[in-house]
Amino acid sequence: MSHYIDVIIPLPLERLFAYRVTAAEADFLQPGMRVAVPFGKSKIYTGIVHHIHQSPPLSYEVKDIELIIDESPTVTREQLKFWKWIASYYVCSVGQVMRAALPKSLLLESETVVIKNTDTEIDESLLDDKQFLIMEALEHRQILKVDEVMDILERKTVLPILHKLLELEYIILQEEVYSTYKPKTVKYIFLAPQFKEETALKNLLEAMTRAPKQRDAVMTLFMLQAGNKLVASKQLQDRAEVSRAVIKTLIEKEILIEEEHAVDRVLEEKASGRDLFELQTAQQRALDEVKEHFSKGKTTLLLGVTSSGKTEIYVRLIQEQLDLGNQILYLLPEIALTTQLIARLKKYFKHQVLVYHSKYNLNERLEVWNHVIQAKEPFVIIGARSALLLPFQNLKLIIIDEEHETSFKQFDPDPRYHARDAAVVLGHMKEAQILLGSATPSLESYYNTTIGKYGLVELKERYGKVLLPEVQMVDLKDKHKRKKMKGHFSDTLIEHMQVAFKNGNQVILFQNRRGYAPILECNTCGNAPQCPNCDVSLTFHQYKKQLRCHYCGYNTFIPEECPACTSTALDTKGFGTQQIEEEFKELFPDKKIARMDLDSTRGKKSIERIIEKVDTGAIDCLVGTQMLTKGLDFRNVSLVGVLSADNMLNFPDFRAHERCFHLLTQVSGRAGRTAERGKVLIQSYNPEHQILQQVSTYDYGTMFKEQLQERYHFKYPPFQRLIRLTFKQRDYNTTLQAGQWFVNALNQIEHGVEVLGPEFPLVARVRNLYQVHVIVKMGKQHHPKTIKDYIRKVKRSFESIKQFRSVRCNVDVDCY
DNA sequence: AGCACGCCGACT
DNA sequence: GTCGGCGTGCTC
Repeated sequence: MSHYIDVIIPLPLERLFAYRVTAAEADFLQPGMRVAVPFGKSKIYTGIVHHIHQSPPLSYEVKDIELIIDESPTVTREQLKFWKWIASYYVCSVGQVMRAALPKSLLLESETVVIKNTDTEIDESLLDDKQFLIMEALEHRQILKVDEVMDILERKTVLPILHKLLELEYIILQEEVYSTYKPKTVKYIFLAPQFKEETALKNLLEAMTRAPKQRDAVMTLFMLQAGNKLVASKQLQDRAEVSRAVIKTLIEKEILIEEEHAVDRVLEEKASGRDLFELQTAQQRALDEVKEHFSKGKTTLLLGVTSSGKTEIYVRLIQEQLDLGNQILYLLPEIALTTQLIARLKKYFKHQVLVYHSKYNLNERLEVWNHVIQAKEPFVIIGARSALLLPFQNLKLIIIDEEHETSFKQFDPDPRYHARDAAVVLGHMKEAQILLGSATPSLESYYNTTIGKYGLVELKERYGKVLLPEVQMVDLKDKHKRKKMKGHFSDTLIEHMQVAFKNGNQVILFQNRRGYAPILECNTCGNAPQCPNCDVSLTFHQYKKQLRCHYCGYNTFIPEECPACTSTALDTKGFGTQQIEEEFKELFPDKKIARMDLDSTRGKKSIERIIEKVDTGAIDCLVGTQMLTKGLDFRNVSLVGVLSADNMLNFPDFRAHERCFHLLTQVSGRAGRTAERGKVLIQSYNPEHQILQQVSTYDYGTMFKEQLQERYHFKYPPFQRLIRLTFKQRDYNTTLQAGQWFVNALNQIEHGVEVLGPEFPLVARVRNLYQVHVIVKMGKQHHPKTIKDYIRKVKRSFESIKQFRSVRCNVDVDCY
């Protein structure tokens, strides 16, 4: 009886692939374990065992696996189930989900490494030329990657040769991953739990009279730990003036406990001090209501105005689950994952906090993965989107903070999943409590509360009853007419800024980048330099003195004269944060300004640096984009100025108004977070616009009703589901034809859904590829699975058409 | 996706 | 004559 395994390969291929294994291997292997398998002519991939079986494939020759990588499963069975749900819902392959889920270091490809087997005598007469070359190379260098072997032999087909050497036991395969895995750690020291109590500690100290050094150590630790501070072993050694040996003895005696943890230095410094706040009555009430909904098994939306203390409520819920020994997932949009927030949570939960997001290095990600799957102790994982794909064992609480944020939706590579929506599904699979939090919930989530699908809990007052800032509109039409503008600043804004500065307060200026990047334009012929690869004007970057394309990164120097008519009358149109910065410097030459946008905050540390400068008062004014709206908690900001709200309103997108409301409300929340009431000034040509009115009166309810009506009227979510297909190719006509073919093919099937397009998006060409969109709209009467299966089917036939071979087709379910 | 195999143009 | 372009079919 032969044994086989079906394996998930991390590629966009629908099928599983079968490999032969020995009886012993079949016995050892479990679903979720990694195996290295040969794939195609010369590649080795990491695959995940899907299942083990005994039915030999009939129509093809089966290969043997190359190597079993794991001792125990890397992926849980529940994860496999969740992966399949994602693949099915978001129309992609399980392999693509695998690729997104596994940290890179668990996904070796031709990274596989061969080393010389020193246990075997080598008989050179048995080797052919090529084999000899390899063995010779291994004499000089300890290890060789499969890729490097290819280089040495100057050929691609290298595995059969390696195979023979393996059979002869001249070489062995080894995993490079494990040899390079070195996490950065610090040892923390804790008092064993039984001595936490005062009398127990007293008794202990009395019993230690004959070991004065140990006694000193324990007492010093007790003092250092006051206020739940983390104490490093080294720190205790220094402070108590004892040797490492003393501490070791105490650990052996089980009086102290030592734990090793990966550290982030920035965090560690800040993670000292504050204890839990007492919940205020409004918060306590909200917490009770949340629990009430949870007890009925309901996903719950917590609508809490900015700085109403939502985090405090999360903290209580997290603590409760930690005490029960469970795992917690706290999802945040990437930009909200600031050290400020992480430090705050580390204060409460210390080493029980694990952070998982893309800016953390590979080793740390791997470490978090292993912690989570081992589940030896309870943890709270704080992370962005991808943290959802960790191998949770006993996940019992999922918090999705800032749930309205559109960045929860993965955009470019498959799987294009929405972390909030997928989290709700995962939560149900795990029977976990699910809490969505926002000051301005998405229409979708709020709608779910109105139909009774979600529970709703509101927190209407700010912590300490601080008043919400006063929002005032500034009519730009009027200001222009009466010549009250200095650049992009109205006199009203300038006056308020002067007052703020006089009172020693700080100011935040907000300029939405979208569609507002400054461009270079010729005053004579109107020509604006275009990107050679994309259908967009190049944006003007003052400080680097260059023109850049935001879509492909193309850049060039600013021309002296117009490339079209050679006129030298070149001017900049539109304004970005850089222009604001320049104008500010002229208006307030003695004040310090800092800029916070994608350009100025490339590095991981640069955001922290800016935040710190604002915190310490080294900066008077912060100007920036989107980034400003999230998770920044500045105590001394009394004024927020929005330079122009119009571009947000006019954006051609069914969510534009909703997004505008979110953005302005969130940015307003940055003002006056402590005692004094803050002020928000919004400059606009349409100050009467209903959305701006709703922002100024904090009227979420009316905004919701009006927007929902529009969504209903124009058949958009939450009433209809949208799937967007994107076709990309170098040729304009082929791309359009591809879209048209797909629309026709979809329409041939009797399904009753609306198929729109093909249509060119605003920017029709990006990186030299034309793109067209096709939108599929389906109502509640349609079974989404059936429609998606149609799409999959049509896509398969599409991909086998010669003419469209080079056309790439993306499917984006619940597109944004 | 990645890669080898295969059939047509500009070059040492 | 060959090198190399990318069209096409396949991966257990």
